[in-house]
Amino acid sequence: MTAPHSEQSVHRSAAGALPPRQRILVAARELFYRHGVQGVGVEAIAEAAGTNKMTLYRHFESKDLLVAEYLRGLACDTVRVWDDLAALHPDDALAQIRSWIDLVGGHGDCHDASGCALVNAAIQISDPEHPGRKVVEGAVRTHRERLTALCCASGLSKPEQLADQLFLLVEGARASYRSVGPNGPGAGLCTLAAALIDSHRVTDRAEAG
Amino acid sequence: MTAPHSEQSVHRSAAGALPPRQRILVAARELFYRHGVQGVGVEAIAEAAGTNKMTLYRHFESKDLLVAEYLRGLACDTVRVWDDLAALHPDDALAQIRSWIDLVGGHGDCHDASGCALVNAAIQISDPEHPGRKVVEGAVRTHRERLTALCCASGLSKPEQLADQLFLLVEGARASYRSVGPNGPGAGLCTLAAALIDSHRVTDRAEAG
DNA sequence: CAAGATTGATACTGTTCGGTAACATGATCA
DNA sequence: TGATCATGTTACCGAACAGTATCAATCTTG
Repeated sequence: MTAPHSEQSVHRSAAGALPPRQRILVAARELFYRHGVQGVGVEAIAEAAGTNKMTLYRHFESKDLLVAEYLRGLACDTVRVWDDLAALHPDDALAQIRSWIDLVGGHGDCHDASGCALVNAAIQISDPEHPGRKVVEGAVRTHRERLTALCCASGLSKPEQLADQLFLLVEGARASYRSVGPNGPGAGLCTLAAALIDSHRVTDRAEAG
Repeated sequence: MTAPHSEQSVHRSAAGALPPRQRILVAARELFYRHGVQGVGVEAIAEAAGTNKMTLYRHFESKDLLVAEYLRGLACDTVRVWDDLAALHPDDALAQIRSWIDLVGGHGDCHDASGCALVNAAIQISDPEHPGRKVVEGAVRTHRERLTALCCASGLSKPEQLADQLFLLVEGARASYRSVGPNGPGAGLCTLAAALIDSHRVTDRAEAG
């Protein structure tokens, strides 16, 4: 296979004095996202973190558990995004939803979109016993529940259905980004989602649900 | 990492006398899909195909090119699915769309869904120069064009928008299947898509496009 | 039957992988 | 100061990886 990766920028960024465990997680986040959890080795992560494999294994007892920790970080970020949006638009569920769509649809390479990386990672983990699997499952469940709650609070019709439609739309856009670039079908996510939301306005003539 | 795979059933299935190249492609399809293109080695594929690595390399000059050929096969299947649906529902674009949705939404593990495997594989290929990348891009483009053409022919409102919405919905459902199982947000894909199609009926009051 | 091509089997190369042992260094803190 | 602990460094292990060489067995085809 071909997997060109050559980076080592984490160890002297920002305040520079981050403890090795944190630097490892930062490097892992970057490399796991770019090359996939299977496509990058622990040695490359340690090097990118400005440390070495031995120190890495002093903080994480295996690569699988490092992956799980990486996913936990992504999941944590996902809920923080929702919290930030809630703080930004208090008592306005619809605005929170719209801001979320704008957020994940805005940047073409979904770099900060932790949800994207979560699902990507899950796809690459074939072993159902992998410790990262339940992390992803929990994160997706939480994410879905929160989105559903917002849809319910927004006063739109068929809120549960709308929530799942939005979920799939966003997840499909992310997959589209990764596989065919920002000009694929996911390019107009914001518009597509807006139209979908609009179709869930009070007029609930659709009986398909 | 943990990647348990142990299968070798291809070499004596069906007529049993398939030439090794075909058996290799069949085995590759199975294993690449289940464990990812990065998660399975050529030796495992050869063994599952009832042959050995040497014969594999006599037919495919590298693993990357085998992956590309695997993806080409998936792309070929994708267009054949559309052709079959066109033959099944001639001159009825809407029926073709609905049948397609039912097809990809029907089986919980999207096993026959080659589109799913295509995008999955693309996610795992970080190298933009990988020969499989352009195969995926071409397949997705063709797929999207065909879906758009059908939406246009179906007489629904905002057909291009509907096509991309359906595309994202399906792709998101596939990602959901893989990451959190058949009970995730993609469970109700058929219902969700039907509601979406319904919202694109003649009443084009949505101005968000 | 004989010549040629295709296949199978085994062994091998060199590299990378996940993971560990051993020792040296640097800080901290009593 | 001296003991302790986290970290860095190097080297190593066994396994798996992509890819190749060699030779025997088979199968086609004249």
